[in-house]
Amino acid sequence: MSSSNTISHEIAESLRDEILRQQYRSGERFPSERDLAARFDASRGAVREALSQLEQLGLIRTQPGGARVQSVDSASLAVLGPLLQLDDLPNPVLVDQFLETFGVLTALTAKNAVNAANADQLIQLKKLVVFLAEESVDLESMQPRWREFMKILSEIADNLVVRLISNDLKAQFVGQMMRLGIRPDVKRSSIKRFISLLRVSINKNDGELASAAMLTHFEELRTAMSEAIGLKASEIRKMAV
Amino acid sequence: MSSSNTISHEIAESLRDEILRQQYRSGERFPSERDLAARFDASRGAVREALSQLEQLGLIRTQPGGARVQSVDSASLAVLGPLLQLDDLPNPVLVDQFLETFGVLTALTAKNAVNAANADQLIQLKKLVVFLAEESVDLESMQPRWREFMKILSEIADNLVVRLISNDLKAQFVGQMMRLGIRPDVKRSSIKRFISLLRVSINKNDGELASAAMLTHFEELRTAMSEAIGLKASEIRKMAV
DNA sequence: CCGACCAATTTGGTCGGACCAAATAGTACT
DNA sequence: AGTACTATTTGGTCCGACCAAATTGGTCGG
Repeated sequence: MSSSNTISHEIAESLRDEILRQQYRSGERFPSERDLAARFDASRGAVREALSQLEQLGLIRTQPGGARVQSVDSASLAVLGPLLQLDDLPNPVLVDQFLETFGVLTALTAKNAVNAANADQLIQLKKLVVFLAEESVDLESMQPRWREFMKILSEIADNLVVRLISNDLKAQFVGQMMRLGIRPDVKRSSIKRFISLLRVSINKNDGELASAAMLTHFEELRTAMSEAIGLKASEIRKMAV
Repeated sequence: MSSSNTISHEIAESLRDEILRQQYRSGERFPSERDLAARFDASRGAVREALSQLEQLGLIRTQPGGARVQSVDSASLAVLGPLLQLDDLPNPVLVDQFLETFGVLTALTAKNAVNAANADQLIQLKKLVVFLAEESVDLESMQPRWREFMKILSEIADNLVVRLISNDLKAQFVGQMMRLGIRPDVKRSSIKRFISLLRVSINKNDGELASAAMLTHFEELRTAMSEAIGLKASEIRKMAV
């Protein structure tokens, strides 16, 4: 898979997935470093670096005397990516929760950005929305422009907390959906309406409106994504038969 | 400070803070492992484990030939805690952004929980709100009950994404505010109104109302926290004189 | 038979030295 | 001055060893 070229990373990935697959009960003793070294045919140093990463993810807790597995939902946000690409098809529930959460945060960003933007920035945003409108045939072709738009929005809103969260969420997610060929099919009319709402909100300097537009957009995206994953699932089932 | 008892963690903390304090420019070469080992009078292995943690935080990127520092706002969410306790007083802007973001996520949790709760859970929530009402003199004494309430809420809402984010955010934050003796002073009447709104929303099964109540509560919390930090800052200034 | 106390073992944390391959820096050559 | 090549630096890995803390297992006393 996406295994890094270093042994310690490979070990970390392998163990991480095992934990995420619930192959250890929470609180259970984790195999000793020496055992793991033997199992992966690696040095104890490499294993230790791998365990250090797992500890940083909040998946294990190490102590002299033995490491212990921690509950998955007390882990760090960084496990979300791996959690999504654990199976050949991402867990639809998780995807939905992701979109819901990401939508709320994006709406917040939009609200603050539109409210805080100065004259120049408003002009810039208007331009970008025009570009978006021109390409509003489907979500995929909008991607590059959309990314740019969100980048500017996030710079104007200037909320480091949201940005940090988004870093952890965004990167793996969109890429993986693309990779799997999961393309949510949002109605063209919905997209057009969404874009026009964005335009109006920017023109009026109305952050609340921008926020509301984002929320409904993500709402539509959620249902579309749910359908897309369902479709993909049935495809795979057919392939198997 | 809160240095863990292991050397590698101490080194990691030290280097992490240096990076967060912008003592290295983004993209700049990071000192070599051997140099760091000499500087901290530790073995290269210990340094490597520390660097492994920094890499996991997204603060550096290592390659054969040399490690390089990465921009802070492309890092992982887990840097937020350290970022908050970098100085003797947390950055007020960051605290405000934190509260804003956390408020939105909490509102989302409340909405979904109240909407999704079954009969038993509604009863449980009502009970907890009653407890809260009894202790609604100030935020600090509410803390334990409040924590419990939020825990139940989060279990009912059952959104792993939000929970993971909250893990990374919550733990260090509240504790640190307490430790510093920063106590936001929200008007008692506001608290009472908030609690009563919560009660109504639960009785009516009205998630939107619960969400709105949370949002206004966090809004008040933000202004109160801002004042509290300002107060503490002036105290410290006096001490210095 | 059960619980408390103690010793042996396991296990994580650290160290030092060593080797390899990739990346960089330096140098000589054109 | 630009380029190709070489020497050096640097990260990645391995091995063997030691220490201290935690766990384990057995022993002793009730």
